[in-house]
Amino acid sequence: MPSALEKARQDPNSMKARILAAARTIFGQYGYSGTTTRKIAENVGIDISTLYYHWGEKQDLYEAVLQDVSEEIQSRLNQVEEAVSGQPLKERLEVSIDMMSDYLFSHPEVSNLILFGYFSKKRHGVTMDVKIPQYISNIAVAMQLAADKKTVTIEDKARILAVWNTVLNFISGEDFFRPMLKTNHENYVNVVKETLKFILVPAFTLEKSEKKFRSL
Amino acid sequence: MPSALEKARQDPNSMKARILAAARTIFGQYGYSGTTTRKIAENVGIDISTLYYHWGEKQDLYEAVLQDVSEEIQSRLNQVEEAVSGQPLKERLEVSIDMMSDYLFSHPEVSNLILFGYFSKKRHGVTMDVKIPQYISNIAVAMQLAADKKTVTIEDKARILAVWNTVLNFISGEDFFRPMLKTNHENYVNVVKETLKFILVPAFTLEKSEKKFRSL
DNA sequence: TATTTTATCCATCAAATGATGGAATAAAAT
DNA sequence: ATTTTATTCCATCATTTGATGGATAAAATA
Repeated sequence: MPSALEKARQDPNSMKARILAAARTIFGQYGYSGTTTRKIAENVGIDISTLYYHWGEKQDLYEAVLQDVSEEIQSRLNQVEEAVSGQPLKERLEVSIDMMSDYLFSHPEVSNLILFGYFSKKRHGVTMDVKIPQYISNIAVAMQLAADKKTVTIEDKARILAVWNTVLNFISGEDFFRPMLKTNHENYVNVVKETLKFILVPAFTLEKSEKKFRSL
Repeated sequence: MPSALEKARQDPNSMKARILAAARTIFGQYGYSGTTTRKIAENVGIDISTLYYHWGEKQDLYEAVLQDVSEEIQSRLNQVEEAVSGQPLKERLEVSIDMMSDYLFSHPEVSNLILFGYFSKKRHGVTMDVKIPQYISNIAVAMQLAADKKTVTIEDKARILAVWNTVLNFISGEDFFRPMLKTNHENYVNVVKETLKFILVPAFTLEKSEKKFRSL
């Protein structure tokens, strides 16, 4: 039997799917506490009870959103992995940064939802908690920082996390950072990409020759 | 005349100060929407109306918290600047990372409050909006990426932001990341510091010789 | 001592919010 | 044509939440 999420995806015009899409946007904009079911319903143009009819309580809808986003990220990472497969390290890093930046910039609510999850004491659904660690190991392997998932070290994971988080922050914080950089959206996107490359490429491509960092 | 914030700081045991401290913790934990004035009052052990007597409406209390945090950060950055003054670039980076990490790890609500500000569409108080850009320029100058505040380029700012955000994320996301790194708090702190150094030191110390990144 | 000021709590309000029952309607199945 | 099923909305509840008025007591002041 298809899950509620699968049904919603089958027909993007279905009420279930429209509510999910609105929920994703609103939750991503205001966080869990800052979002009211009325706001979502209003965004769709329906009565609040219709929302409850399709998705049940707020918490369930939120978890559906997280799962939806989670699967989308996985799908995108798979695309990235395929695109950079077989290329040299530097190209892998650069292409990955470009592809993930483009995706996240065009879906800013995704970054928000992930970041919201970082400091919500109450774990709203375990979806992200389970998936993100898997992504991290996958990326480490794809970047050839480790031979396979089993041999990814804690340092490797931390470095991937650092990269991943930096991207998310630049996306979620655009409204905050852009005024201080005094630039427009298009150029902001470029600055973000170049900054990521500036910081990451030297670190990862010089890893072998840099011995001064003690292993922990 | 001393502001409410100054009065609170004069006597840390005053009711004003105790409320502010509790508010800082709770706002930092649950965000603005997720925090109720009752929760703060309960944390202090007082009636909600006593809270309103001292600080007025929720929004005002929140802004007082932001200003408190903002001034504390400025003070810390000044200490860092003094500590690294005159040292070579690599040492400046490393000492700065260590000092700011130590401070933020011992005040995790600070990272949370800053990050919350990034994606709050409603700007809760303009404090952070004004201060953070100044910090960034100050850091750039202190790191000798620019001669003075006027000549800090957009790329310089973006790079400082990337560093700054990475630190914040590792602090705020500890509950989230630590399980996936399968380590304890003490080691997590070390991993974070080493990761930051691993990524940042090569990027900034190799800047002159790396010509392959086009300027924007 | 008498009076004013400061600080605290209890009771309570009005609005917002999560959630539901049931009527009305439309669509589908029989 | 009739029955059943699936949707949608209106009205409404119970709680939560931001906020205030007023009583009370303690402290400061005169």
